[in-house]
Amino acid sequence: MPASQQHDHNHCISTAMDTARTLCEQRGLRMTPVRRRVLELVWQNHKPTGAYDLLAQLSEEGFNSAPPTVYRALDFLLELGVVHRISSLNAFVGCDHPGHEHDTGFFICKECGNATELPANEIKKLHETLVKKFSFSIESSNHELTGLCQNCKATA
Amino acid sequence: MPASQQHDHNHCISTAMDTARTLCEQRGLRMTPVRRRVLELVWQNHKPTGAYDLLAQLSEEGFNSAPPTVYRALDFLLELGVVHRISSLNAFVGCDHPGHEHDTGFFICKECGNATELPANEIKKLHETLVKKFSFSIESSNHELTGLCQNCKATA
DNA sequence: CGTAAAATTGCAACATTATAACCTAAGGAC
DNA sequence: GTCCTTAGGTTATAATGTTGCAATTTTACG
Repeated sequence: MPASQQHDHNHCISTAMDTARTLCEQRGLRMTPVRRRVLELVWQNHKPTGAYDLLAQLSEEGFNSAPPTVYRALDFLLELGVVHRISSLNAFVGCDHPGHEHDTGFFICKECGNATELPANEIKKLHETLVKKFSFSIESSNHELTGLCQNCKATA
Repeated sequence: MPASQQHDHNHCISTAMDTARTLCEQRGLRMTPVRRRVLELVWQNHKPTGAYDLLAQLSEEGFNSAPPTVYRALDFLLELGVVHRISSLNAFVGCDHPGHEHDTGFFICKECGNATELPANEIKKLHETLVKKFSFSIESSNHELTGLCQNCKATA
């Protein structure tokens, strides 16, 4: 069973959309059609998705389909904290617990491609440990772990 | 004082070159002129350097200067473990303590651009913690922390 | 040696990812 | 409505990385 079927994914998308909408209202920002659709696509794909893949999907649906369209929407969503960028993959994934926008961590399964987010408290602990030992002030951090997820490990 | 002057950098380059040469001998690999020069350049720059910057430097020195030249050399050096890639910067830095080729972590100062490597044992501890909590087998990991280094914090 | 196999490099073209610049349109404040 | 700000459309281009194949160099080995 793929990880994408381990939970009610429609629910997880709609939660994400609600969260995003609320954040926009709180901050006086606009959740426009392109932005909304990009966010939905990121969630629907469930796996880290490249900007040009999103672009192709938008394009099929009749949206304007030039790179800046997608990149601007992604920038907005990143800023809002509802999407993360996985730099080792040049890809984007949804995040449903905004509020720690500047720290991200992922397990990336090299078999199925799913990326699951690390809990913020683990990252926080790491920061604390490092700050104690090194005189460096951390503003943001990104952690990308590659390996096999539970499912794929079991299958192999 | 820039971080690059806080230590005897020539010594640090020559150590790195020695290490790389030794590793090649041990594994029956060849440290060819391009590879050697790319490694030297990565160390001389001291900061994370992009592939095309390296390419330009090589080119000035009369080396062949097509992208594959540099990327192939970098791939070799990455594989050897004497260079790391910082994916959030699309850039490469030298590593003088090979042996943990698959785990990397950096403090990247957003002011001076220097990237200092995290101690391997910190990363190892993080792995152990995470593996205990999540059933994910970690094959490699990369950690990129952004902020201000001690010097730049003091200056600001 | 000399020759065959393997590794490395040269080279041209191309693929992928991301941004710049400039203009038009839409939404909100007054 | 008018003005101002924000968002989106469009074209072009920059930045990063790869593929495929031929030519060369190095190594292995009889």
